[in-house]
Amino acid sequence: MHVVNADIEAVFTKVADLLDVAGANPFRIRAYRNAALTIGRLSRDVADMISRNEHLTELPGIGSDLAGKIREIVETGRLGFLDRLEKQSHASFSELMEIPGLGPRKVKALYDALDIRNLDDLEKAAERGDIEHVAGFGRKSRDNILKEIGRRKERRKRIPWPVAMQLVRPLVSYLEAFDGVRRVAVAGSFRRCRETVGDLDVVVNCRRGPDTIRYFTGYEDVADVLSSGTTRSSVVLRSDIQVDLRVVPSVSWGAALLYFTGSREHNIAVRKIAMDRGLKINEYGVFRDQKRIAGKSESEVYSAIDLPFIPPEIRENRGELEAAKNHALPDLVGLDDIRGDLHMHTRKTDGRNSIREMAEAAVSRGYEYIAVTEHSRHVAIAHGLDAAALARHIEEIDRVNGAMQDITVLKGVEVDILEDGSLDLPDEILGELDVVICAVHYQFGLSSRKQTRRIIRAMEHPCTNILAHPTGRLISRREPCEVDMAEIMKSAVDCACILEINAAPERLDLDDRHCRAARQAGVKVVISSDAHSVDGLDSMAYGVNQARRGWLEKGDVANTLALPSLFRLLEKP
DNA sequence: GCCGTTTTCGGCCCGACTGTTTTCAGTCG
Repeated sequence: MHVVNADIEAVFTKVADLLDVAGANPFRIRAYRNAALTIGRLSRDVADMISRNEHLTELPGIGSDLAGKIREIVETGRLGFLDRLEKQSHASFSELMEIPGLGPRKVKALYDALDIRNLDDLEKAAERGDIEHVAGFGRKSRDNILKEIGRRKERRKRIPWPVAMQLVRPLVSYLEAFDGVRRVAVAGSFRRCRETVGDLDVVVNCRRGPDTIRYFTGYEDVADVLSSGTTRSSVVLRSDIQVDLRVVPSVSWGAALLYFTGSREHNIAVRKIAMDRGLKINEYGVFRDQKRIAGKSESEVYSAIDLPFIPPEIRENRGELEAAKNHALPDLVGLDDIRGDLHMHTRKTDGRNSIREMAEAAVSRGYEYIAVTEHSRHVAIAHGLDAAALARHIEEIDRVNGAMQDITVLKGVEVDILEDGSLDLPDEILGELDVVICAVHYQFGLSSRKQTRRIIRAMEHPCTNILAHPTGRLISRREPCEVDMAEIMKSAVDCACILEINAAPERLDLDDRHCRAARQAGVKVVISSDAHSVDGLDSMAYGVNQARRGWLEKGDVANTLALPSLFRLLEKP
């Protein structure tokens, strides 16, 4: 069984939730939540670290006890401590606490009063009208609960791309290790780098197809084999994700890869172009009558209908075929183009590492500059800085700059946008900074009119350079707030404000469509990790994925610039 | 349960908002 980081994260979250409902020591609970976060955001594979005898206790928030528990999860796939906790209540409180408005106390109240142990129990009780009679609940709580349960049912279960990546890595190396396997590729929405992935489509080219299929269904992570023939097989992994495997011959490799990468809309449009030319395209190749004329590579297939290779990220039939025909495909930005990271936190507020450690980690990633951008005081939970504390922090950055040759640390802040659109720090201190990022962290529910006006007012502030995570959404947790994005983009152009693609895996905000709209509106974009630790810097890759899906080129992205050009861009007109 | 030290245990994340109340507990970021 291959345990991935997301598994460990899920176990620790469940433990924390159960302890929380049981009213355990809040700091103990926090220790589990911190550990879940640390592991979940780690760019390295923990199981891998263990097999290399690396010390887990060197990870922040992991002591000897949790290190032991992690080892147990990796070795057995379970945690005895969690099993015992679950046995005591026979309940899965974690899914209940995912409902907005339900925290540990309310879940406990529902459990005590109505014996509610899971979402099913909750839905039935809400429909019966029992909920509103429990102390602390009312009509509004019941309505919210029912609405949220309804929303959840409609949403098909998809996993975030970074979690899919954790499953893909070991699966691909498992397949590649089999004798006779020549090539393995994961196609589908994973290859198109969509922010969430529904299932995995794996294409394999090999000798001994039937043996390879048997080998595939014998993968240690397979929970259920749905079908298994000589050229294709479908399984469900322990993590509840379906994997479809296809064995294809070398002459069809490109055609199969194209077909299984999709999107469906892109494929339909491609086949239509072929039909107009008297050709037929399917997963086996490009055919004129019965004769295969192409199919070995994707480029060969596109070339057969006189098109250049189209990058997977933009295969959505949103104009890419027309662009290809007119030789106007974008030259998409890549991770190698990124020269710095303009949004991160340190120990000073809610980050894990020092300025120096972040700077050194950035050097090892080949960056020329970073900006340290702590929260302002309104974000109390993160120890947001007031003007005096920020002034001291600026001095600290100066000291680090004095001591390091290979990188420049810009002085920045992530200042809160207050409800009226004013900023959470005085102008004097903002004026001393290289980068001012403004961001909404509360009052997400304002009307579109008010929210839009609030954000635009902040962008118009003479010190503001960047608007962080513009819609405030958290993928599958919080809907984007209501704003008029077209207005915001227009205003961004007018006041030379840069819009952020926040690359944190739970945000990815702006999304792909907004990126595209930004490019069309002439808005500059910055891709930022919003790292809270040195490992968090690696989220940059997810932001680059998103930018590529949004057709962005190097020239659209501010942090592909060398430092002198970046400084010019940050100067307000 | 972690961390950092004072090496053995005390400190660790706080203020605003919501829905329920009728003065506040619980949730959220």
